[in-house]
Amino acid sequence: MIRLYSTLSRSKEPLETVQPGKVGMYLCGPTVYKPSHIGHMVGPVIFDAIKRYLTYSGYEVTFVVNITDVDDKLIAESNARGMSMAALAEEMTADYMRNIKALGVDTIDHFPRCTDNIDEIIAFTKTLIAKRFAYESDGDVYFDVTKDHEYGRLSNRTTEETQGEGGSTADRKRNAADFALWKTAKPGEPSWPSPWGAGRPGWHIECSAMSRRLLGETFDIHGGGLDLIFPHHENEVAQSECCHGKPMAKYWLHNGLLQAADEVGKVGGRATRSAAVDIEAQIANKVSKSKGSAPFRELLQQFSAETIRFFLLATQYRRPVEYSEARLKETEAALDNFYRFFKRYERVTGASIYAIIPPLRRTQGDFEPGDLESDTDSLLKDVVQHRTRFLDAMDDDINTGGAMGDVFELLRRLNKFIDDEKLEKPEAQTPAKLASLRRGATVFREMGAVMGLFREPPAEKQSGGNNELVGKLMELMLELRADARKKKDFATADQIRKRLTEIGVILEDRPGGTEWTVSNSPSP
RNA sequence: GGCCCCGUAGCCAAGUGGCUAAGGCAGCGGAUUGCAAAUCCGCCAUCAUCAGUUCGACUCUGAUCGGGGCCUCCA
Repeated sequence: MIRLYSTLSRSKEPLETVQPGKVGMYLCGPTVYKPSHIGHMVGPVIFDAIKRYLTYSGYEVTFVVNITDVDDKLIAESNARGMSMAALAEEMTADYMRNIKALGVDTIDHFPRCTDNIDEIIAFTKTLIAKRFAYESDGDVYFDVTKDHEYGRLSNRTTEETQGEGGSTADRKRNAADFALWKTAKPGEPSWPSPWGAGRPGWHIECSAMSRRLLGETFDIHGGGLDLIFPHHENEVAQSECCHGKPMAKYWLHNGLLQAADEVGKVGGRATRSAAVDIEAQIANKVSKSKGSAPFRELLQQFSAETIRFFLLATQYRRPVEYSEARLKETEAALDNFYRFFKRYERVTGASIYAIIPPLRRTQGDFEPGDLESDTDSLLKDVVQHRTRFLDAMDDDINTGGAMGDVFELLRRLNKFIDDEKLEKPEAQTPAKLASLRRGATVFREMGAVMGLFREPPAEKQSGGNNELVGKLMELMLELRADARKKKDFATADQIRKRLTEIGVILEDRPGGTEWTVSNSPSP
């Protein structure tokens, strides 16, 4: 039984879908006016994992992420760069697509663009006017919040509380809290013809219009960062529910935002409240970059996409994620435990762990009572327990952070099995033991697949000269060292190892010979 | 000022009204190794403070202190 925490009810609710066996999921996507930073990746990674888990659990999921490609910021940025808004949007959309793809986010079915849905938006707006929830004013169209008696229930605030100054268009509004569905075009701005004159959509209406087109009037899951609860999602609810007279989404999921360690404020947010920010560093953009607002593609040069994905999934999604490079380095160290195990698995079985095809559905991965009968070493019993706990955590509001603990525990259990059974020594191997190991590794692959991790082997570590010549030289070094060890000349053997360690090459003596790897950071 | 969230070991981070409070990073012992590395085993938390409810609270309630988000474009 999957339970999800909905912001609307402020509680965890059992997942009961609109249509049996199907889930419609909408995530508010980016406004494509500048390159995405790591903060923009939180939602896509989490909801990608949610879709994977729902699919794994047997649901047919339609996952929609919108692209906001018309907006004040796009207009301002395109003017500043002397390019058309469409060209800017295309460039930044491509950047976004590259970034989420790198992170393994490939479960999104539709990326509707606002500018491709102007007709739908105009039709939606016309309906709201006809139903008297909206009014035209001087070429603008506003939603009248006083007509919606439920306005404010998502963000838990009253209309009075939301009364601001009304902004620069206050004189055209009936109430300060009214928000624009359609904005009349200023000279030179991109615009589309409409019954109210040339203009463009307001920020909120696109999501109501596009989610309806692709997912229907009521769909299952609406997601986004919790900073969107007000006003964006509140206004979506108002538009859609007043238009249709029925709930817009059954579950409103909001992910916590990326926070910069040792800094005030979310990544990429305003930094005006930082207590003691070094002005020069800020000018040099170092502060904001170290906070994570550097373009995501730059971060990818420093850390692998898998490291970043693992890092983002290591915390329960509703909590803020504390970001810093130190955290990512820590994640790297944690991930290395897995990569070392993968090599070990390959040494033992002769086959890559990546060759194991994990079960695509939960029911396929379930153990049969007979599976455990032949279990003479209690390995599979423990494996089943870790799997069950992992799935329990995922069932409980997609608790990837808690589930991660079970992945580590399974890793340790499999290592222990290899130790206990001495499987690194070929003579100790039996078909039954290798089968047990493989079965355990299959569960590991299953967990990875659910979270979208370990889908392909990590790129070989950069050595700065990891080529054929280096390989041959290393072969020579290891041969000399092996000879020395054979003659019990450990001084020479240790000197070779010590010097190699100093230049960042780690040696590991194993039953089958000595292996060498390039370390992350050469010791000084 | 209004609304909301959080405060668990050196750091990060799950979790529960009552068996030994996951896991990771770092650290310290031990097994293993010629010595290492890797791996395994073990150690490392009176769950911010105070009061209350309860047979019993880290878990519920209230207060206090501390941190954060939203209220304006935001993932």
